[in-house]
Amino acid sequence: MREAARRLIARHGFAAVSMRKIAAEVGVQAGALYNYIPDKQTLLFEIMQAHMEELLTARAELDAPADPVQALEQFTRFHIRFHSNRPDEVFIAYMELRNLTPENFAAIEAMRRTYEDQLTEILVAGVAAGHFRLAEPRVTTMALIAMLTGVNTWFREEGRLSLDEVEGIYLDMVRRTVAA
Amino acid sequence: MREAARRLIARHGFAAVSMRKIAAEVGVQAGALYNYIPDKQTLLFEIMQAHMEELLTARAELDAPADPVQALEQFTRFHIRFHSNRPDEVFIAYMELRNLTPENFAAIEAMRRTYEDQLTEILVAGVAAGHFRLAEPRVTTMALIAMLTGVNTWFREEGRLSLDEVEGIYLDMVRRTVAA
DNA sequence: GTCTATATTGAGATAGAC
DNA sequence: GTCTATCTCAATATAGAC
Repeated sequence: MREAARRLIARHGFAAVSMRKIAAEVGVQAGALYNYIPDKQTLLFEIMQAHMEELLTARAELDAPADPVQALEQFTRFHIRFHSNRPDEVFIAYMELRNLTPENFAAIEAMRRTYEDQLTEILVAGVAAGHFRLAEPRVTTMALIAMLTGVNTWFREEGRLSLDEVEGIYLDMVRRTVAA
Repeated sequence: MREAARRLIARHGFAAVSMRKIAAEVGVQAGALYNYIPDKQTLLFEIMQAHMEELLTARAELDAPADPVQALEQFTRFHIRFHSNRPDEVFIAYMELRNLTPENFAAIEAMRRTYEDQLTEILVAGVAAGHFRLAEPRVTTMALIAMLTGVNTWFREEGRLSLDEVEGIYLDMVRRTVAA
């Protein structure tokens, strides 16, 4: 059910997807969905929450990098790979924030902030160690994440470039952006 | 009316905004809106179309830059300034593409592609002149535009940094990304 | 050109049979 | 645990009075 909802919401938007359509996709009647969720809002929140938790968990499972330079490479490759593998979830996580209740919004935002802070810490450590040069770690964090997430807007599995090649190209741009 | 629709759609999403709410914002009844547009879809399309036309017109009115290096600076500053001045329109133009009919979608996409091509041309010319070094002009175009548009997700007029300062920081990152 | 009124459709959610 | 049936509300769009 959550899988069906994810696909439909990513394609049409949360407000445009009715419980009836989700039920039809699953192969049941609308009433049956309410055995699993109390309301539509909860469904959206759970999709976003699961996505953000997967993101933070997957990051936590990576090997500890030797230095900030390796940490930056690891972050870059991880971000591109994780997000390009989940276009629907990423789309929803960015587009449907406004459809969350204030409490649910705050919870998702806190997780996103936690993730962003990991890149900021890498940048600050790299500057301290003399590997990187940048004036505003927070601005650079937002700029790099926007750049990397942007891969999702154009990358296609069947395209000319493989994801490995794309990772390499973006890694080069990231390194230049912060190089000492 | 279009102004009211823009504000509401940016905040709640196209599907979540009813003609009644737009009418209430304007101060009339819902039926009266249909003297100005044939249907809701046309309203969305006209908002997006007007935005893209303004974008292309504003670009066309800029002075011709002396070389690719200046062209890149001009593009960067223009992009940040134009988009940060119109957060609602930018949000709608990126988020509501899926709510356009196929014909309307194609029209908006063509205009967006025209704009992107302008940056690609600057990059290619800069490479040819030996100012820039980059492997994939099209990938770099998408990466830079994503990075620059990302300013809208965090920049606030009341914040610590002025828009001028932000422009300078992003210009530095853009230059590094393509530097020979 | 805007109003009221309405036709028609579909939304979220619930009740109760099975 | 899923169904049918339904409550209540609100949606887009139109008709016709003024």
